[in-house]
Amino acid sequence: MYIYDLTLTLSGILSFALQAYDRVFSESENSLHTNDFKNTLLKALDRDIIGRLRLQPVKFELKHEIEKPDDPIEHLYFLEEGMASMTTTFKDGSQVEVGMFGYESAIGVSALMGTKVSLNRIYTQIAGHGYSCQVEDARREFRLGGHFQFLALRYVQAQLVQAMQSAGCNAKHNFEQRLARWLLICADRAHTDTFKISHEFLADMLGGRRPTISTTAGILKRKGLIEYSRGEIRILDIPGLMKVSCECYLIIKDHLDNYSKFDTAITA
Amino acid sequence: MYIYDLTLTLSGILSFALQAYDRVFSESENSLHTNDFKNTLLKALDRDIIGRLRLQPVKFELKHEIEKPDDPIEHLYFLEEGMASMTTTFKDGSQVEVGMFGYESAIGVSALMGTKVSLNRIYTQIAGHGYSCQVEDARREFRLGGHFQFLALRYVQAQLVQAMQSAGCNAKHNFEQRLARWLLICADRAHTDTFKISHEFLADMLGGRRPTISTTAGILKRKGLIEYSRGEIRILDIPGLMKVSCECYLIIKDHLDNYSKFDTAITA
DNA sequence: ATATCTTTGTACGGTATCTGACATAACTTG
DNA sequence: CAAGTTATGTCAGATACCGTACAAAGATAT
Repeated sequence: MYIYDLTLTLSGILSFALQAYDRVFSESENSLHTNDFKNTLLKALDRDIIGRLRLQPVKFELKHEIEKPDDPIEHLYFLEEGMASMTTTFKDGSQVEVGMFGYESAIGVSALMGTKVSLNRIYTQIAGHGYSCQVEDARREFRLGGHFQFLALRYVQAQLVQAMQSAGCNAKHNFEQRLARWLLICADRAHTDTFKISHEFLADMLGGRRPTISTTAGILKRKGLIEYSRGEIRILDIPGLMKVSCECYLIIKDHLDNYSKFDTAITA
Repeated sequence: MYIYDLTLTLSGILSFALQAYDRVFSESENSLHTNDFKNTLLKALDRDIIGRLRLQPVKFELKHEIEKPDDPIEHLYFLEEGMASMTTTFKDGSQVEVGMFGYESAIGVSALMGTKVSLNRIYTQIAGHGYSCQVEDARREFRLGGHFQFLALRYVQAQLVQAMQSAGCNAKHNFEQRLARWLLICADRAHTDTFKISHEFLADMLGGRRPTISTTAGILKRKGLIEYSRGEIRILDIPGLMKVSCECYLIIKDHLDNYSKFDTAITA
């Protein structure tokens, strides 16, 4: 409890500082690399590029399927709020999550990598909204080789790290560690500590069975790290969850948080 | 035994056909997109690009470390023969394989994605040789936005598929399936049915324990699919292994085999 | 040949997770 | 408020794999 209060205080200070920071920049209207987007990638782009992408606002409802395997990719999506999962589906119908998308996301970048069709299923886990962009507009901008290309490539790289770390994690870490990791990444991506998701779905994401997740979630609940009821989960103690989670959380978080920063040589 | 003889015969016919194919093309010396490389990516490049990359032949000895986490990437490597593994290493010292590199590989492409330092350990599992290229030369060529960029991006995409499929596979499939998958991909990447690797190392790759691998390998041996002794494994029955393996093998193989093909909309 | 090292075989108690089933609790609908 | 639906709790037997230990067999060095 003490630790949690400390976190609140710290984040309070931080958000105050950030608001001040935003005010300074919104006053210098001509400043490059500054706009009102919440999406990491869009936020980092300057006005003319944003203009050329011809963005359209989009709403994402719960369980909306953004990409379907083998379907042609026609749009890129940049989430501002909400969270989406990418899963691989096996022949027996079971699925496992291989990537998460939040406010840092550019969904559909593989279309810029020379692939025409979607490789995996992507669908909304937490309803939200964002922007879409025609894949041709994105391709045209990408080919210019400028900042948009830079960011798209860095983001693909971050996705690769996420997938690789998940591969190792799924092989070595138990469900308590992985559930904690999932909850933390989800909270980060969606900027929220409460979200609607059932044990059934969590089991799919982690590649386990529902009763296993129920007992594992029960352990976290008894430890006072989370609370939940009928599909609604609330995170109570982030530092506590981090202690339970495996190291994979911070590695993935680091890359998803920082891929857009120009001068960072990202080190795990 | 019967199946194995059939396989030998088929591969005999195939290699004869391929030799004939090579002869035809080496006669038309000026043809674009044709050269004597065995490496998929280099093979697909035309003469002027190859020239600009200023390739240097390299030998890779067993267990040679090609990339080390956090070390700056200074060269790209294109394997012609041999096989290398990329692993993620956890704090407790254990490691799990997250990618394999063979004759299709371009090791170090993440340097073209905006990352300066290596993310994971990469080291030779099967000794071989190939070509190296200064990362600056590769970056310069990449920025031209031509065929080299196209292929590098497609290859990164193939790596992403490999990592994502491994993530799902490690979560859902058992050791017999995954061992069979590993052996098949290894045989494909290294173009060989015999390779030196101990159970100890296989355990690391698959994220299991050595005794587990020993018993699992014993099962495959008793089924007549492989034979082995003191670190040398030979694959006897590819179709048989494919039956034992999970679907992940073909999905990964498809992408690694075909990423370089211009007009293929790769479908898993 | 002997000693040493590496690799593999195997055994055994312990644990995590599976599988399937059933019960209960909390919402939703009529 | 009764009935139906969805989400969760729980249990018990089965299985896969762990962790550890030790033995045997094949290589290598002396």
